[in-house]
Amino acid sequence: MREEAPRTVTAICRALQEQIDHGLLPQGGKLPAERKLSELFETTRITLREALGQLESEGLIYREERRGWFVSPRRLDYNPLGRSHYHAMVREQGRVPSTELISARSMPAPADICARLGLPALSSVLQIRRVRRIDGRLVLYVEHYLNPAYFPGILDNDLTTSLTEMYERQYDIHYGRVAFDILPTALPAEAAFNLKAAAGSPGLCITRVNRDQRGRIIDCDVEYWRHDAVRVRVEVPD
Amino acid sequence: MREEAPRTVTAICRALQEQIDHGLLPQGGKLPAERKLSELFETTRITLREALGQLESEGLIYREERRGWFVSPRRLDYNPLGRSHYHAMVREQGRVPSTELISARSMPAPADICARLGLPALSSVLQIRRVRRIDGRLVLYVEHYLNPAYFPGILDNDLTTSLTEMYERQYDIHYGRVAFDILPTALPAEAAFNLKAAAGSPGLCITRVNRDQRGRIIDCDVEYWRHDAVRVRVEVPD
DNA sequence: TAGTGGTCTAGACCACTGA
DNA sequence: CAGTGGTCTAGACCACTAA
Repeated sequence: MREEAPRTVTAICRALQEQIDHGLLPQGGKLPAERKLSELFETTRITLREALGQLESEGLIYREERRGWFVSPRRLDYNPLGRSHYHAMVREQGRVPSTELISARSMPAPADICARLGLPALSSVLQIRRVRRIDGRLVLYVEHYLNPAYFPGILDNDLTTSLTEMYERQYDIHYGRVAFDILPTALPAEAAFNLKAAAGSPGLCITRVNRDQRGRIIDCDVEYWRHDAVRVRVEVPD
Repeated sequence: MREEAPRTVTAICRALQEQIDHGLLPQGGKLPAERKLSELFETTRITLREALGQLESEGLIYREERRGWFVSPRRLDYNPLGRSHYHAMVREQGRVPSTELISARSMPAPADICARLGLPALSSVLQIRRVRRIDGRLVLYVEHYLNPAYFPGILDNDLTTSLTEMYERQYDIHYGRVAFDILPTALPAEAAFNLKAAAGSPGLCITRVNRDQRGRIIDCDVEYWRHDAVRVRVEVPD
């Protein structure tokens, strides 16, 4: 398709990719400064950034806003139909999870959330916003919307722990049937900001609607993942 | 996060987005030439292309290699667990599907395909490569890998039609359980080339492993979608 | 405070598309 | 063959991060 020449985007990509593949740049490691790299490859920063952008969209590297470029760690396998919660899932894959709370409150339900939860117009919902990390890296920004009828007083809990477990222990509510959407798109401003990602970084939006053991819609999660951090694997249980 | 100023990437994005939202640029329509747009916004092509890149990663516009930028039509809803085949699915959503054959042959199975089909090393598989369109737009490049034991002589058929229907009519094989992976990544060279996309354009790779009514793994599809062309919607049937 | 990433300017040449 | 997109050069200034 295109012949190789030095000092081109393609050549820079190949060189960096080779370094990464051979582990010379460790997972999670920071790349040298853009100016250093552009000197190294005898090119301009514009051209270099073009190459970095390609590698980013391939999911080999990622950037943190104003902090630089890093080698992407391996992806997390995620089955949205699975019963296990975030911390358990991440630990099962030999990684270290963590969660931070951004906000939690009762609010008027946005129209799309109303529809997904099957609530009448102008209903109130509980909104919980959090970010999650894997091995310290910010990978996921989530907005949870709960039907308040089923979870009185839930906002008084420690909301950095698993909601799933809280549902079971305090409300005797278990996850049943799940439906979800997956939308490849750029991270919207809120998500990008909380993930310390550049505005418009590639992301994956996963919207889950969860029912309980009795088939009632109990909550809806709107998840924004960094696109290089996850691989969705769906196996329908027998 | 950032204040507005004219002639900036953000301002250009907003202006174009507004035009698109209000339907002044019709779905599938071509944007003016980059030089024209950069004059219009009183900026450089570099800056303009930065803005176009943002809109591309949001899925609002897309480009065809060396042909220009176009407004993205609405996404196709795709349930990989669904039973209906491509043409039926697209028509159900009021769109016009088409399929083109790229190649069809027997070949030694690549290692990953071997593993997914549960075949011993160095097995042969049937490979069928196709592209698919919606309303004339190239959106999907697929590689099908069939277990040759179940489909003798299938390569002699018209391979621009539905494999699913062929399986049923000629081999009495129906789809049963399905498993699939979803990987957000750039389109690899082969996929990009066949979709007339720029190398490294954002894409969505969906790998499906299909079983028949008796639970045997019959084939595996490796699909590369243009990332703005699809929304995955999964509902587990009761 | 030094260095870095984010952004922008003002051009240029080439290869390919489409008329 | 004209116009377009793809690519590259050689700078510049600013806001922010990290020491």
